[in-house]
Amino acid sequence: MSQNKRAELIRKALLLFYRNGFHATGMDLVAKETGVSKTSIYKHFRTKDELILAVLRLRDESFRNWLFRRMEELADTPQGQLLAMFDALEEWFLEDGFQGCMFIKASAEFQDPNDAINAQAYAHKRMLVDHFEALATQAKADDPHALARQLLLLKEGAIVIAAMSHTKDAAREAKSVANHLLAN
Amino acid sequence: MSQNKRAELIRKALLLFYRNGFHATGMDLVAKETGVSKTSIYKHFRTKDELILAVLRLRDESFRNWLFRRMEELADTPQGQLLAMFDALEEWFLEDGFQGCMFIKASAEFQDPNDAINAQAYAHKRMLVDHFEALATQAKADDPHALARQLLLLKEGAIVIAAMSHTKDAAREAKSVANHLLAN
DNA sequence: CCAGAGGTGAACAGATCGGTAAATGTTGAG
DNA sequence: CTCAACATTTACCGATCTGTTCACCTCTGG
Repeated sequence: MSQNKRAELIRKALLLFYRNGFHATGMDLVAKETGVSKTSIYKHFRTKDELILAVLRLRDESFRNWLFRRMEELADTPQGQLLAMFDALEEWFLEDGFQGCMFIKASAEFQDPNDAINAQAYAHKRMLVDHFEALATQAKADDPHALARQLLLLKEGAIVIAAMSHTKDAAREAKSVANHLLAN
Repeated sequence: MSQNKRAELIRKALLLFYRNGFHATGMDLVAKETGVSKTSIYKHFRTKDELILAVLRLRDESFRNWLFRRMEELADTPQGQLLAMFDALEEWFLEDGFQGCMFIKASAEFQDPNDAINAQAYAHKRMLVDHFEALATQAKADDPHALARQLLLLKEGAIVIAAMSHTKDAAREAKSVANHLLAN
């Protein structure tokens, strides 16, 4: 299987898992929707869990790339970027097919802390907060670590409520709280 | 089946769904762990989804009762109660078997907005925010509605991060943000 | 032309899924 | 004691689950 085909397989599997959930999406459906036979899939991924891990790696990379780039496009100071994150989130909430955070859902469906999927989901959040902390440091925040963690809480809360309420309002609400935090 | 037995069935099913997830918990396991035969279960709940709805009703009632009572015990002003919510959350995060919010997980596993389970999960959040808004009004907040929504974001973010990180830190971090909001 | 690599569909394990049928307790009221 | 109403056990249904096997197809390099 070429690198392209493999990437395409992971990309399409991502959409299926994102839309239907992990347990609720069978490998027969993955094979059918990707156009790759189950035999081939299992030649490249020993188990369903390994495919899910590959999907999460793709999601981690593409989501972080998208979010960080969008933050840079929307503002040119570190402080402005942290605030602009919530504008970027609002754009995401408005997208067709927005269904919440894939990593929160992965963590919810694979709760065992020893599970590689659970660990990888939290690793994504740690990478986000690390970036926030770097920006907070550049912005000369009093306590960059604490500020980054607080912004993470706001971001996750906004995503969860946006997904559950099927509205985008949470982005603005979270942004107004972030405004308080960054004003100091 | 007596009311006691029925309540006990729902209570034990709740633990199973909470610990293992909804899709990942089969009705055979529910029957085995509750000691109630599958035949009997299906005499009282037409489908698995109906059992899940009953479980969510129990969870909604008992969680709200617990949270609101704890908030009252920890503070005697409306403003203090809203802040004390995060101390109550920290207690919850420290409990053995804490696995995040059951309603977030229900919403993640049943994403269809037309699904009764999805609707009921969000209804729980609306009831919480209504209570927050009532307290915010009593506390004479400038914009009780907005404040209640912001506190909800903080609460949900804290729960998600506490569950994913397997630590309790998020409660204090959220509380310090809430402190900013309530100081105004 | 041929060997080998890699792909395919289809059938197949063996387990489990949600849900049901029928026969066998068990129990309490008259 | 008797009978009706209930609960239970046991087996079963068809569908689906993850994962494998197998016979076949197709392409490529030598």
